[in-house]
Amino acid sequence: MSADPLAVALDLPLRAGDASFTFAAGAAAGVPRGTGVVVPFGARLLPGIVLGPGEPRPGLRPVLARVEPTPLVPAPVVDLAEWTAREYVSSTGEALAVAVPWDALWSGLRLWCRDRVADALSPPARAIAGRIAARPQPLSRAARLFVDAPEALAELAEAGVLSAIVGAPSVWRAPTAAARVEAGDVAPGPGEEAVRAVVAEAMAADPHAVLVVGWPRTAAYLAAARAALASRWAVAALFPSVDAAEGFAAAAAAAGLPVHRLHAGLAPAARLAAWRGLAGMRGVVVVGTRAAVFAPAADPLLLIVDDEDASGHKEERAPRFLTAAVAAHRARDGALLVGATTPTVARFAETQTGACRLIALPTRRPRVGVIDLRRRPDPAEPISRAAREAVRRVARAGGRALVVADRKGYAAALHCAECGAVERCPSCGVAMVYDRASRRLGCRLCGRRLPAPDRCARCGGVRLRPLGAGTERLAAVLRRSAPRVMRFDADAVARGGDADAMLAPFRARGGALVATTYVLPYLPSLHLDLIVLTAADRWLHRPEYRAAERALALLRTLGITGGAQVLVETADPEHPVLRAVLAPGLRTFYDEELTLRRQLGFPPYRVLAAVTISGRSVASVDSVAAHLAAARAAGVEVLGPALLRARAGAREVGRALVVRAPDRTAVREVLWPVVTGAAVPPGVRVAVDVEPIEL
DNA sequence: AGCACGCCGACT
DNA sequence: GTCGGCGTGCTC
Repeated sequence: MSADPLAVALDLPLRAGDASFTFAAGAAAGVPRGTGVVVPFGARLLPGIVLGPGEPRPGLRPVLARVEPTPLVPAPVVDLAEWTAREYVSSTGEALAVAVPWDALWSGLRLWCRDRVADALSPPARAIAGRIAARPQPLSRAARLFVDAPEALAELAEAGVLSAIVGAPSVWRAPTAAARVEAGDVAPGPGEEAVRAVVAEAMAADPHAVLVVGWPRTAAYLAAARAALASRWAVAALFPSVDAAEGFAAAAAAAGLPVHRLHAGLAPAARLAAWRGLAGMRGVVVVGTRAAVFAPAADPLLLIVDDEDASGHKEERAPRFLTAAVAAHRARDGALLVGATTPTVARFAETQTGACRLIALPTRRPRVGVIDLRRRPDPAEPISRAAREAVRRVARAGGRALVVADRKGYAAALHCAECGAVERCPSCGVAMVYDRASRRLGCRLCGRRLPAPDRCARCGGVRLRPLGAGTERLAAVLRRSAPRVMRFDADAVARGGDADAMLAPFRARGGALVATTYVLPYLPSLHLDLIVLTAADRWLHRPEYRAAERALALLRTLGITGGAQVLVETADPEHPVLRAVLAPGLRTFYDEELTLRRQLGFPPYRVLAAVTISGRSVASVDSVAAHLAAARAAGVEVLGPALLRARAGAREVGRALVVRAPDRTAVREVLWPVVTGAAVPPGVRVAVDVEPIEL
């Protein structure tokens, strides 16, 4: 009877077997890769995407219906999603669910019976077909029709009399975020011709990657896009946030480029319409967020990734890809342009090996001064006297001073001055954050809130002191000496609504703005006279292998996009990051950092993957962890397992492991058999994060 | 969306 | 010690 079986991608996690599911061809015999289908799955009917031939196996259920039009997803998009699933150890369906507007694609999906029902069908099959012919049925309703007649499903599938239509309306909704274009950011600089020349070379010959270092970068991106458009290439410009994407989209539209927005801020129907409209297009500029790296425009593309290190470029669900890594793969036959105020150490290394061309934009030098906390007279204060004085002078003179705290709220924790204990969450065991306005403690993990105690939970002591300084405590201290002190962090914006409106009085009248790093995207618009980075040691000494490059990036962003003198409070004035930000060039810092990375076995010399194993049964979780810990492959180490702190009352236990390997292929070779093999018993989940952004 | 299975509480 | 409810996991 039927044609060869088909591999179908469903949006379900990777598990025993394979990255996709296999069905008898049924109604989908001979359809091309990328065709949408409806398949029976348990008692449900699910939409999926045909990948190609599958492995024959007894007992396969048949594809019930094809979705029109065919193919629904262009084959190159399926190729890229399949590659991403393999590299980041997810199912192909999970990757496609991120790569295309998955929910919108299927919204309004209905089973439909177009042809006259064949006389050869059995009475139950004919009855069901008749119901569907009379009125197209959504999948949930159609599934119920087959509950009492399972054999009718196979019959209708083989007969191929059912099809499915996607009924989503193609409605455009204008983006709500008002795009902000910085004055002076768009004007073509003297480097425009140089940028175009280098990008044109990268489009024509290896290496296909270009690193643009400096700020502002908008004009360079526009020049690069023009170089691509001149060859009728498409461009995908990828930004870490909707606001950043909207800002560039406005600038590119104002410059007369054919802009197509494809970002996470669009309503689902609008995003679907935009996605459909891009299929096979050349000579367009797609402006979007991370999933737009899968835009269905025709290859070759110039892929522009702005600020590749920003957390917005890391997908949060499986596959947890990095935008720049997928872009680099897609740019094998195209070109990749990465732009950064401060490049990552890994990207800079590529310019030294010849894997990447380098363009240095004319950029102002950050002005940084150090306040040595070792000899301060007032160690108990959350901000040094010198910094306080500087802020006061600027604010009194009607200028604008920014004070950057390392956290929002009042203080990191309540600390007992007698026994040294810190108040902890009774459920999670982590230190609770102290919010003075409400006199409550909050847990970062579970969100639990408790009234602040009067006595230490451990020793009963009454001298509980705030530890560290958040925006709230800093603002309280500064109000004693400086006029017009305001707070700006995620909490304040959540309460106050529009961030720009909240900043308006500071822009207009000056004063002191106490903020977290949440303020960074707004720096160019603030026209600052002074910036203070309090407690800089927290940034310099974070327990993370990239602490140094992150701290350098923060200092440079403050100095360059903030445009004002930066005062850094530190007890470690000789730290290499402080030397680097004061040095005329960055090369020394990167060379030293690369030497360390090589010695210690960190990226870019090795690839890391974080694996979390969780479940209710301690024995099964431990057995999977032990199985993974024992996995061996050339050049691969498995570190751990470490116990994850369990929440009190939670039934789940967790184990964390880190895989260190020469490349992503080696990571996959170790992890894929573990995740998909028989070693994972029911009830145990394995979550994989290849190239985690923090470790 | 429905069905199997396992854990825990109630009860012959 | 057994029965059965309910919560959790599975479905090519």
